[in-house]
Amino acid sequence: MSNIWKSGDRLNIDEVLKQRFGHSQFRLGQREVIETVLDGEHVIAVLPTGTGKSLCYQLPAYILQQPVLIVSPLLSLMEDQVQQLKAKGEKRVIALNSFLSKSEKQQALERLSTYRFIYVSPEILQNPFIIEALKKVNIGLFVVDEAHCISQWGHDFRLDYLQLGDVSESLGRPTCLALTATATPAVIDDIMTQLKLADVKRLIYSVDRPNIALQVQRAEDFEHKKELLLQYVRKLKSPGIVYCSSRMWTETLALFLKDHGIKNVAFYHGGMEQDQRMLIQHQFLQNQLNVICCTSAFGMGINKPNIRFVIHFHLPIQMEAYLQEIGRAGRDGSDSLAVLLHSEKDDELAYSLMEMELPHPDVIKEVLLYIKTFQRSSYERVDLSLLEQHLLQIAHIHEVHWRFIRYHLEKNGVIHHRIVKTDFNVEKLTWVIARVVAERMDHKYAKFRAVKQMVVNTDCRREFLLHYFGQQLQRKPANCCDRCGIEFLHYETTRNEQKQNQWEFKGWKEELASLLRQSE
DNA sequence: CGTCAAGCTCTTAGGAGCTTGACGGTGCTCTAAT
Repeated sequence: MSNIWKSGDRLNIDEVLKQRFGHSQFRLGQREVIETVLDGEHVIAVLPTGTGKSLCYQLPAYILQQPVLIVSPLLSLMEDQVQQLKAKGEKRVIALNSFLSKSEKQQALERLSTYRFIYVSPEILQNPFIIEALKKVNIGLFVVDEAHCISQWGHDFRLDYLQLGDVSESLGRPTCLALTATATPAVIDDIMTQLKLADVKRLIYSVDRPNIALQVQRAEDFEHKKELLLQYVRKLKSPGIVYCSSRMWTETLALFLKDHGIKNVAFYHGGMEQDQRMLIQHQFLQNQLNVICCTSAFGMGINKPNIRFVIHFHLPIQMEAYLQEIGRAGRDGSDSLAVLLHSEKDDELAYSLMEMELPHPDVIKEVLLYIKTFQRSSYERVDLSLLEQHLLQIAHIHEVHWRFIRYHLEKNGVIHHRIVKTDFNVEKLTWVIARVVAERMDHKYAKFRAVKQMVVNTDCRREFLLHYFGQQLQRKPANCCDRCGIEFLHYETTRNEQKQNQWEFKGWKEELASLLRQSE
C-alpha cells in the first residue's frame, strides 16, 4: 500500500480541519482515528453516538490523493451526506445507487476517478461492473459506516454485508476504516472476521452517554403500558420518540395519544409511502412534531440535537438496538430521559420477530426440492432470475429467507456466477443450512436474554449496559438510572413550553409542498 | 412461537368446537454494460 502520509501532514490535519470544516478542535477520538488511517493502518473505531464520525473519513479525503469509498446502509443516509458535503462546497462527491438512471450511472462510472467521495450500498458492490470500475480508480480508503450492520444485519437480513471482505480484497486491500457507535468486543471480532482484516487497530471510546438518564419500568400488560406512556408524554419535555416493535402499534399509539389531547403526534414505519416517510422525518427535524411513534425504521442518521426523551414501548431484541435508539436523545448535551416499558407479554413479539428472520428447515427443504423440479421442467439451464421469480411469487418464499438460502447455496458452490447446479443432495444440504439457522437462533436468543437480564437486574442500569459492551463506568452522573435515583422534575415540561408546541397540521400535500419550497 | 380471525364440521338450523392460515422490524437492487 502506498503511504500517502508525508512529513508535515500531521500538522496539516489541524489546518484542514479549520479550513475545510471550520472547527478549531477535534472531538474525542477523531484525531487518533484520522492519524491512524493516514498511517495506513486498518481501524475499527467505536465512538459514542453524535460525536462526528463522518469527519474521521472526510478529513483524510483531503490529504489522500485517492478517492474514498464509503459503504453506507441507507440510501437516505447517503443522500444526506452527499448534500452536506455539497453544501460545504465539495463537488467531487457521488452516491452510486438506484437513484441514478442507467445513463447517469454509466456517466458516473466513466468519470469515477474524478470523485473524492464515492458512496455505495453493500448491495451494489455485488455488481461486477461496478467492482471493475472501482478497481480502476485505486481507492485510497475503504470506509464502512455504521459497521455494526455487518454483524447485526449481515448474517440474515442483508447478506451482502458479509461480502465486504471479498470486495475490499478485490479492490487491492485499501486501508479500511469501520465506524460504529455500538459494538461489543464480540461484535468487533465479527466485524474483523467479516472484513477479513488480520491486523486492525481498535480505537474504542466509551459508549456511555451521561446526560441520558435510564429508566426501566414494569407494566402489567399493554393497557397499563398505554396509561404509563400517556403520563410520560404529558409530563416530559418534548420532542421525543416512542419505539414500538410492530407497525400496527405505532399507528395505535399515535392515535391513542392524539385522542388523549397530545398535539403533533405522528407515526412512522417501513410500510409507509416514501414521501410520507420523508415528510414525517422533515417535520420532526424542524420541530413541528412533538412525538413520533415508530419502529426501528426511524432514526439511523437522525442528527436532531434536542430530542428530550426516548420511550421503548416494547423490549428491543438486542442491547445494541437499545443503545442505538436511546442514543438519539440529548445530542445537544442537555439532560434527556430514556424509558423502557416492559411486561411479560413482550417476549411473544420478540420471539416471533427473531424466528421470522430465518427460514424454518421445512422451508429450506422446500426451496431445494423446488430447484430440483424446476430444473427438470426447464429445457435449458436453470435461469436464476426465473427461478427467483417462481420461488417468490408461486412458492411464496419470503424474500429475506430466499436471500439467506441463496447466500448459502453460493457458499456451498450450488450457485456460481448465476448458474445453478442441481446435482446436490437435498437432505444433506438442508441439514447444512439448517445448522447455520440453529446457530443463529441460539445467538439471537442469547442476545435477547441480555436485554431481559438488564430489565430484572437490581443494580445500576448504566453499569450493566456498559458492562455488556465490555466497558466500565467512569463517573456516575447525578441522574443515572431508576436504581440509583432520578430527579423527575428535571425532565418535566412547563406550561409555557407546552404552549410553544402548538402547531397546526395542514395535510400531507400542503406540508410536503411547503417543505419543497423551503429547500429550493 | 402465539394470537386471532376465518372457515369447516357436526348435527340437525343455532352454535359449539375444531383446524387452518396469516401475521408479526429492519432495505437494497433488479442481470446490463464501447
